[in-house]
Amino acid sequence: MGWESHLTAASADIDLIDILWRQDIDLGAGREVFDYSHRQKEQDVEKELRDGGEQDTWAGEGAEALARNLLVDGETGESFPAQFPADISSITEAVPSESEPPALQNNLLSPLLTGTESPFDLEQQWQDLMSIMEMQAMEVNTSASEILYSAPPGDPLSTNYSLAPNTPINQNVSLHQASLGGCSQDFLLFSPEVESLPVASSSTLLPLAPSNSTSLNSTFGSTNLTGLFFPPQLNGTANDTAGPELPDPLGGLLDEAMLDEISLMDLAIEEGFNPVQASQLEEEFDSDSGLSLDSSHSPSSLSSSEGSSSSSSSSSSSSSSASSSASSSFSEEGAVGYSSDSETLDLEEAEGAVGYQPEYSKFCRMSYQDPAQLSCLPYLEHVGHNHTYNMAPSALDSADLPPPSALKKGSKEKQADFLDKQMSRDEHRARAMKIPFTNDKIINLPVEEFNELLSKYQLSEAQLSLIRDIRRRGKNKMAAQNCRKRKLDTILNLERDVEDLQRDKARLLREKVEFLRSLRQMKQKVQSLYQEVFGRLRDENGRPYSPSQYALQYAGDGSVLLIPRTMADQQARRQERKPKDRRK
DNA sequence: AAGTGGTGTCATCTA
DNA sequence: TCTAGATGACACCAC
Repeated sequence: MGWESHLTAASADIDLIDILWRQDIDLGAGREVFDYSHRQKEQDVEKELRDGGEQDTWAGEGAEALARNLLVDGETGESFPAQFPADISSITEAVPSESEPPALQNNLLSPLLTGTESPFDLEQQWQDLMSIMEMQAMEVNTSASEILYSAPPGDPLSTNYSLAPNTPINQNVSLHQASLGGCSQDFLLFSPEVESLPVASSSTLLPLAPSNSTSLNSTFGSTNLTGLFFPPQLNGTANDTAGPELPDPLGGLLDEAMLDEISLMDLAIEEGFNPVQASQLEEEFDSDSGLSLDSSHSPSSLSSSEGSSSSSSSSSSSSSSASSSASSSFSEEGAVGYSSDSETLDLEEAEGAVGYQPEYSKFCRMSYQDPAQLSCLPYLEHVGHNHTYNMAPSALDSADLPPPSALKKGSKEKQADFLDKQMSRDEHRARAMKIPFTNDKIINLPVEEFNELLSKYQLSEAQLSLIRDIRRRGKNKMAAQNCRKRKLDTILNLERDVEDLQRDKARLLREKVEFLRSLRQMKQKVQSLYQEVFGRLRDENGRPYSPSQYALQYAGDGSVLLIPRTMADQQARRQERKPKDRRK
């Protein structure tokens, strides 16, 4: 690796500062949006305002959870440990992007700021997000945090951003800008175009050689990036410009990933998505192949058993014992169960009045009117409804309304009366019309056999009409039952799909968080390397270079160049225009 | 008494 | 054209 230094003195960074400052304005982000202390104050106020409000749960528990470094589910109010990168600024200013033009990186953030959400909502989400991340930053990067937030808590100017204290130039720097600020120096470090720069000649770029390795650590802390990004010299000279700090030389690589994460977190906040909850859900699903659908969510308790049995052999087997007797008795009558796919169920067979599969419906009898069978299936106790409300008066015979004297008859007569009551109205009609065969045959015989049966008897027109109606109604009754079962099945499957999708979502979110975490670690390493390299540089007089006047630039061939910041500014501006032109 | 879920039936459409 | 199945809508019943 060839190290060269450039001795040309850098002029003021006003242009660069203006560019960067305009970026924030263009993005529509006010300074206060990213003002840490300002946000904290707003949070406190809003917390009070929301007490007792609609978002009571969210606000109260959210604040509490934040104090415990938790994320809060916006919908359910549940809290979960924040796994996101500790510091958004650390993300955005971290590893530089080798492939992404700086301006493009800036633009990547704009969707967040120009979304459909109101500025207040966006800001609120930012506040929540930043609070979490900044609290984690205190844990993860203690040394950096001490420097970044070393100013008194009440000082909004120095505590806002990753700045050295008492640097007025930094007042206008937002956390958001911390990521955007990486533009020019991203380029400085990694842009291959640097080799084509006129100043990058052998006369101006001097080889960089470690001159004083022992003083390295004393000069730059491994995690103290403040001096790197916000050099004291700059702070001293640029006060009057009131512009932003110099761009983050390492920022930008994570911008896109961070955007994704932010949008994810937005999603989490908006939709109340709880990764932990979902992960627990996943664990439940993983540990238990069966559905964990709450039966209360199902249209009926029966449907829940149907749903679980459809995907779990255990539930099916468990239900088979309870329904074995019933199903046997029903199958005796040829009753069949609705089966949409592989979901033929004992329960449904027990329920048995209908057959969804046509081959099973042949020769089947609608036997659920049998009270003895119904007694085996408490959940079918309503199946035997006798809907006689539309019954034509002519079709109703005396069997429909047994006289009170019937109560005094013998037990056999009582049973007969009871069975009469359990008869469907079509059965009553058939009896009234003296139809010579059972309704089961009328309904379930195939057409050919049915016609054959009709031909065997001399039937009146009224009888034939009734038989046709009975057959039509009977078939339609089964069809309606199948249709309803299918409908329930569809609902259950949709619920299952929702659960699956939520589980996938949770898994993807966890993976993303892990990915971002590793990226953050890489970023910190690159930051340390940058500091180390820059701190070793010495001019011909043996003095260190000023970070405000020089920056390291990473060339495409792997070499690292030391160039003046004015060049870096020009390059940054050039890089900034390119993506915009390209977009046109 | 009103609401809800289950059921049967009709009308209609489709294959 | 007939038949059967599917389904929305309605009414009734039990709870």
